[in-house]
Amino acid sequence: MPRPRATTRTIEHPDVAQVSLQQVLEALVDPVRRGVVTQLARAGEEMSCGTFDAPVSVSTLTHHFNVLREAGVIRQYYVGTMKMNALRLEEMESRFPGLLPAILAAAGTETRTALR
Amino acid sequence: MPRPRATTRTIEHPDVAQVSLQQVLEALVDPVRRGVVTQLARAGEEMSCGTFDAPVSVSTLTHHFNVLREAGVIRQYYVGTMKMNALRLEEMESRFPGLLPAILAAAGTETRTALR
DNA sequence: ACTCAATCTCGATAGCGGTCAAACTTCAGC
DNA sequence: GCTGAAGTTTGACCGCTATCGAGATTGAGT
Repeated sequence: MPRPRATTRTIEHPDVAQVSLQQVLEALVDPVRRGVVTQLARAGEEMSCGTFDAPVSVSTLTHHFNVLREAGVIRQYYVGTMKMNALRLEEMESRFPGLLPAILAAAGTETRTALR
Repeated sequence: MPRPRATTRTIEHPDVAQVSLQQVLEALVDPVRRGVVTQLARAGEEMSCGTFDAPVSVSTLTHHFNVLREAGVIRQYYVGTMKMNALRLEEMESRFPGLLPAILAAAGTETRTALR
């Protein structure tokens, strides 16, 4: 019985054309989620869920990742038991030009956000 | 008879250097407040509190104006019994470059926000 | 098969924030 | 001084969301 093992579980991602500004702003207004996005941007590469520095429990982090994904901000896929996270930078840029860069730049000059 | 002076009551305004990204995002995440900012930007001039189109009561609007002012997004001053509102565009631009333009641009292409 | 690591699901809680109506203040004009 | 117009304040309500712990799931390695 050939199981579709080649691809593990698939995760639903919205088309960025369908996400609203409201959704994106709601996603980015939470400091923990903004911390996630900032760390992703700084790393310049994908990160698994467990490698983020955040002052909340893992179950809460799961929730935050869901919100970010449903807002089209990040893309997620499984690699074994790990879940990788990637910024959807270009797509967000085409949908909301300048928005993410502006927030990332501002977050960079912010007084230390409450991470940890 | 001296002309209508704005010095009747003084209103506190924060230095934009002291407002946090968190504050600004919290201010702009509310659709009603974003509607206020959008209308101000489109008008290209100052507007009194009573001239905004918003789906909430006046007391609620007062609250929203307070939030926007404390976030450094708008400047307010009295002219008689009217309270005028002006966008602090340049100041916000120097503090959070590109942020307001990005949000205003995105709001412009949004499906009709619930105004009314 | 067993076990551990990584993540998710569920249920419950707590606090914040948007909302309103009603009463109050402040000013302009008569 | 009145009166009306423009905002504000107060107090209460309510819904939403971030939060957690406990238990379930899924996959890798042995």
